[in-house]
Amino acid sequence: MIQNLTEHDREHLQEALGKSGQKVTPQREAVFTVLLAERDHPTVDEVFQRAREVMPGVSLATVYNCLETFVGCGLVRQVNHERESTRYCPNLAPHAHFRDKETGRVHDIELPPEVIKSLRSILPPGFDSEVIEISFHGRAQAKDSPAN
Amino acid sequence: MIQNLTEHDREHLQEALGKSGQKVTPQREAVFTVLLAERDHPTVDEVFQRAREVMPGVSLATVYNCLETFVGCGLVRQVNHERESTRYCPNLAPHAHFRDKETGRVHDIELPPEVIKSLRSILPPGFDSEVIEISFHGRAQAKDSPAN
DNA sequence: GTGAGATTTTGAATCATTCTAAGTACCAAC
DNA sequence: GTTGGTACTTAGAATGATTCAAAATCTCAC
Ligand SMILES: [Mn+2]
Ligand SMILES: [Mn+2]
Ligand SMILES: [Zn+2]
Ligand SMILES: [Zn+2]
Repeated sequence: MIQNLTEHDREHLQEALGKSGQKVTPQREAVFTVLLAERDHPTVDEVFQRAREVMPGVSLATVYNCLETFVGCGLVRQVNHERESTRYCPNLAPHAHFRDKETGRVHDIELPPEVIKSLRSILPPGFDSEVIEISFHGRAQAKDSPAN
Repeated sequence: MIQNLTEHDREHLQEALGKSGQKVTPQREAVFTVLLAERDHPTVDEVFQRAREVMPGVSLATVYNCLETFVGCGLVRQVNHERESTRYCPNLAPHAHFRDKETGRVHDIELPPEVIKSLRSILPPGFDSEVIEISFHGRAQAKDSPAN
């Protein structure tokens, strides 16, 4: 089931949208709620299916629009793996992604500051990077969803 | 201009294809030659345009086929950035990619073994990664192509 | 030279994403 | 409370990179 937003999350949404002169709408709230409910890096289509459970009339175009808006104001990150459909991640902490070869599931991998520093250090002088993306591909011990 | 393959490169091609039971064909040779001639991470379309200069009748489908074959036998790597067209890279040494925000050009960044190790070390137990992809996005001092 | 299998070619199909144009919601001014 | 402007949403069409299917060509062992 998809819970409502907590007070804190609603403020987070409100503030991030407000900063770029945009408003909280029922659709944006629904899509954001879906993203926070299950942090499993869903594709646009998965977000769309889930959002419809909560708001049956919402359109696919709107889901695309909301997600683009959220990326634009820094609420979520896009996650791309090879040529697969884009996935979305509401985890704002610096982290890498691990895609499980077998299940296709994407896991967050915490990224300690010293590793980020060591990565930056390999850039030759003159190269100035704003974004670093790191993705692993391999097998992950099943271990299933932690809580049930 | 697109040079012919060196003896060494032709053997490399021959051997890698042979290992997976495939043959050197004029088209494969042309596409491989194009990739080695300018190591600028061309898209399929760019490879196609360049290959036609050397072999006017070659088809786009064949370029796709050749590139897929090369990736399959480890002769080249695919390089993906966000949702852009796939690019191809014949540099087999471990390296990261830097995409220049302004020019769109993609540069190779050498990846020292200790940095690879530090990256592997952030994986929790149970995660076993075969492939690590690292890509930077930012500005690179123009500095143009080194040799002319 | 024949035939089997691999490769290439053309053109159609796929499918995630973007675009367009029309419809709604909201709000402030009158 | 009507009007008009603006932001937002919607349905459906368009796009474009990639993949697929089927027919043509090549290669090589026999
Ligand atoms: Mn917060
Ligand atoms: Mn070699
Ligand atoms: Zn994530
Ligand atoms: Zn490269």
